[in-house]
Amino acid sequence: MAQSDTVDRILDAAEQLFAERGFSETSLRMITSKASVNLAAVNYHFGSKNALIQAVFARFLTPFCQTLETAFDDLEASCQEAPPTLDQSLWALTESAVRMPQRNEQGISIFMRLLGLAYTQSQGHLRKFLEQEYSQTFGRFMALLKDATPQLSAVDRYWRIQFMLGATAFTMSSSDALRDILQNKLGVETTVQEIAARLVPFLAAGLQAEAAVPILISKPSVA
Amino acid sequence: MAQSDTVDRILDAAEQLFAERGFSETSLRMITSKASVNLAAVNYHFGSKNALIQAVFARFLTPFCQTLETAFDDLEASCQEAPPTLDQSLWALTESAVRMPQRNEQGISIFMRLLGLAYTQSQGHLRKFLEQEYSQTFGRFMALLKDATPQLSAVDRYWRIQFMLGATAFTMSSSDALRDILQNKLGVETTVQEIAARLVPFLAAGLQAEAAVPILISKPSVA
DNA sequence: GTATGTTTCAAACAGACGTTTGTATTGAAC
DNA sequence: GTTCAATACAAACGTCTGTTTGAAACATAC
Repeated sequence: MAQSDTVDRILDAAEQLFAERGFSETSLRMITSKASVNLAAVNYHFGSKNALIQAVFARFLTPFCQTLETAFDDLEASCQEAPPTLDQSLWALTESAVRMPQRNEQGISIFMRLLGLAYTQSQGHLRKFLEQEYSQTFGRFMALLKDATPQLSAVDRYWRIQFMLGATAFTMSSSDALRDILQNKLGVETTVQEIAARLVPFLAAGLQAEAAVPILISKPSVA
Repeated sequence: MAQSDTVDRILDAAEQLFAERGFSETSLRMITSKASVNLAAVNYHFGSKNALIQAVFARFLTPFCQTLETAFDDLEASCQEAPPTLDQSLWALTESAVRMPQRNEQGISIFMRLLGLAYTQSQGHLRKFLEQEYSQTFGRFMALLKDATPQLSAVDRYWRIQFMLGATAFTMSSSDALRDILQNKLGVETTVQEIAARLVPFLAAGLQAEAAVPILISKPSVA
C-alpha cells in the first residue's frame, strides 16, 4: 500500500455506482460507504465531486487512447499508399477496446455506459475535460473515417458518425440487460465480442448507405 | 380559464426544463418559478414530482400513440397482401412524429430529448409507467419490423433493433447540442425533420446489412 | 349573506447534499 | 524520542431538496 489504496477504492466504487445510477444520482456518501472510506476522503484526494468524475474517466481513457494511437500507427504503416478502409478503421477501434486490460469481466460494458452518460447527462465540466484531454485521438479517428468515405458530404458524415456513436454507446451501455433479455427469450448466450461482431457490419452498412435525398415532409394537416 | 391554467403552465415549464437539464437536475422550485406559480401547486395538482414527470410524458405520448395506431391501420390497409416494407414502417413512425400538432416550434425536438432521457436516466418509475401505458403500440411496431425483415435471424434482428434504438435515442436526446456544433463548425442550419430524413436511410441500411459472419477476435496478447 | 368546496400562498418541515474544519493517527527522517 | 508531513476520521457547516401545513383567497350554490 505504498500510496494507500484509498484512491483506488474510491475510483472503483465511483465507477460502478456512476455506471449504475448516473452522476447526479450518486452521492459521495454512497461512494465512500461502498468503498469503506471516510466521507472527507473524496475531497481530500480529488478536491471535488466533479474532479472525481473526471478521474474516473481518465483512469480508463488515458491508457485506452495510447493503445488506440498505436493501433492507428500500425494500420497506417501496413497500408502505405491507399488510406485504410472503413472496416479496417472500425476494427482497429473495436479490437483496441476489447484488448484493453480489464479491471473485471464487465470492464468494457461499464465504461461504455459511462461514455454514454457523459453525452446525455449535462455535465459541462466533463465535456470540457474530455475534449481538452482526448480530442487529438478522437480527431485522428474522425480523419480516418473521412478518408474511408470520400463519397459522403461533410454534413452527411457528421450525422452518420453521431448515429454510429449512439448505436454503440447505447447498446454497450445496456449490454448486460440486453444480454439477459436475450438469454431468457431465446436462450442464447452472448459475449461483448459477439455484440461487437454484430455491431460493426451494422455501422459500416449505415455509414455507407446511399446518401439521403432531401425529402419534404408534409406539414400537419388539419384534423 | 375554466379549469385554471396553472396545470398547463407547470407542464410547459417542466417539459422545457427537464429537456434542458434532466429530471434530477431540475428542482420543483425551478419549475414553479419559471411557471410563476406557487411551489406547493405541483404537489397539489400532481401529487409528487414523479407524477409530474409522468404527466409530462403522457401529455405528449397519449395523442402520439393514437396517431401512430391510425398510421399503422392505414399502412396495413393500403397493402393488403404483402406486409409493409421496412421503409414504409419507418416512415410511418417518422411522419407521425413530425405531424403531431406542436405546442411550439421545437416541440418534437424537446420531446425526443425527453424520450432519450427516459432511457438513459435511471428513472425506474418512468420506465414502468411507459411500459404499462404504451407497450401495445410499441409491440405493434416491432411486429411490423419483424414482417419486413424475414431474412434476419431472430437474434440478428434483436440486436439490430437495439442498434437502431440507440442511434435514434442518442442522437435525438442530444440533438440540440449536435445542431449547435454543426452550426458553428460548418455553418449549417438543421431541423429535426432533416435529422430524421438522414437517420431513416442509415437505420434501414444497417438493419438490412449482410448478416454478420461470426468472427473470432484474438485474445489480448502479452504486452 | 352564509355556507361549501376548490385553489393559492407563505412558511416551515425533515432529510440529503457537497464541502470544510479541527483533531487523531500514522510512518518515516532526523 | 522528537519532528513533521501525509492521511484518516467524526462532526459540523450552510444550502438545497421534495413535501406538508394551515390559513387566506376565490368561486359557486343556496
